[in-house]
Amino acid sequence: MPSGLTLPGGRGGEDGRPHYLALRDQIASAIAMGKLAAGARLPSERQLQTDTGTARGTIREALFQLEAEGLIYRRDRSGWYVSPPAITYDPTRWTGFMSYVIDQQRTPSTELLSIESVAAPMGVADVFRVVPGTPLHHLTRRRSIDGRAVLIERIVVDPALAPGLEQHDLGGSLTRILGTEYALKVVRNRVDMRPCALTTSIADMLNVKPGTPGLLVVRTSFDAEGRVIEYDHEYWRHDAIRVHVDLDIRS
Amino acid sequence: MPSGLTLPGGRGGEDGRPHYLALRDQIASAIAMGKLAAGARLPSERQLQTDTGTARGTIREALFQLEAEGLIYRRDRSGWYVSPPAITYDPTRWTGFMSYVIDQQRTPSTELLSIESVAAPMGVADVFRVVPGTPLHHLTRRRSIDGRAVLIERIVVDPALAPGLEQHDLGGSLTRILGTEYALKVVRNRVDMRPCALTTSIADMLNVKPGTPGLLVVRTSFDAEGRVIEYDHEYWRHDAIRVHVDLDIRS
DNA sequence: GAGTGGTCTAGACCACCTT
DNA sequence: AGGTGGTCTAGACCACTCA
Repeated sequence: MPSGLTLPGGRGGEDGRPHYLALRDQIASAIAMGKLAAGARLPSERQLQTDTGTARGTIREALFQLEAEGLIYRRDRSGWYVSPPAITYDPTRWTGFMSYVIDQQRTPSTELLSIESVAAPMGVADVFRVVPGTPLHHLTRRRSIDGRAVLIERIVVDPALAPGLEQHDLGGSLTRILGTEYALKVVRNRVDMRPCALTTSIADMLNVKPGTPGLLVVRTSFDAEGRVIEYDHEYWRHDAIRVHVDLDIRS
Repeated sequence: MPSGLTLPGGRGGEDGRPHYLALRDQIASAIAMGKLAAGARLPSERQLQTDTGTARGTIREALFQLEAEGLIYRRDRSGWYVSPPAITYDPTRWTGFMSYVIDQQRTPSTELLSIESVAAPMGVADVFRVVPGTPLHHLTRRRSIDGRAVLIERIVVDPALAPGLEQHDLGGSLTRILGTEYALKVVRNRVDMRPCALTTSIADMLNVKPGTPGLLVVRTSFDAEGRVIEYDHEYWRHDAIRVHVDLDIRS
């Protein structure tokens, strides 16, 4: 719905509302009303340009806004798509990614991108209480929901606790392997979360533009002796996750 | 540091790295090295434009990127500033905003923006287990750290549990008032968190641009009888908060 | 009133995805 | 090969903040 003529420069429609917000609202309500289903592709930017009679930059502003809200996402140089629903993550439950995604009627998958032995830098050495330089397992994995990559995780494991870890199938639940193969039982979990932007190396692996908003989840798991079992950085697409915690003092 | 000539259009410096990312890196490292202290103001966009010899749109792209990362923020039509450190929020601890901000050597403040009695819409009525239309207290408050507004909260309280609530000083800890004045003791907390964009009404109260990335925290507190004491939506600036949870199965 | 960011236009070339 | 988004330019007017 073109707004007709608008003065160059200036500030938008007859109502004083910026054009890009008006377009945002149109698309948002199209999504809300189901005219654009989850996973559906939006018209191209140039198409929207001619449809609405506004400049491409303005169109893109509306699109960025919707992306920040988590309503749409882009596939690099392919197009803009409606975001699927987010998955709910509960850091107080010990079940891993694979289980809780299945519990929510979605299809998880995990790819091992790399595993290497890395000399512990200072900060990480502190976490594991080893001397800096001690070799540690570093795994990088990509996890997807319904075929869409949603997070990159970088896990550090002490090979003293899990020798020969690389010989197992690491394309599934690591927690399970550590439990069944190495008898490592997690009794304490420390979790940190904060909004972040996905920097180039992560963004490339997720096939998103660098700077896309994300959520960083840092997880440290301990066993009964207070040893660190897993030290894990998860970089999530911000529109793919929702955190839920339910705590009862009495229990 | 101007990169010299660049072809119009195209894709940036001799290294193939986009200009806006190069500028981002410059500013980011200036912040990291302390050349720009927390709270400091950046040069104006037009100043950066002449300094770097790039178009204003490109400058702004770098700025948006840094904003998404939480490194800088803007004050509407005033300028861009270096973000202060984020506050750590632990949903498993029962202490309120005022206490945990003070614990982190910062200065909190709270303003009551409005309090009104609102007929419960369906969703909210469900939460409180009352019939839709029952009048409930709605408070809107703005909370700041070191004088910078960081969150808007909308709290719903059942007046049946807290009659005459509006006669108390609501510019401080609500949890304390409910505890000491109404003997309401929270034994269970349910917390949901998700990245969001701050929509117009919230953005105006925080004095940020609509669409600024944020974090929504929804908190539901119950007493021993399972009654809902507080139902609270907190809209945070995304660069102001960091969530931390530490859970021990054994305790 | 000078300066700031906010919105907008109308072009351009490029790298990459898709077919 | 054609279309898509990604990057970039060089202007403009506006609403607002600040001194």
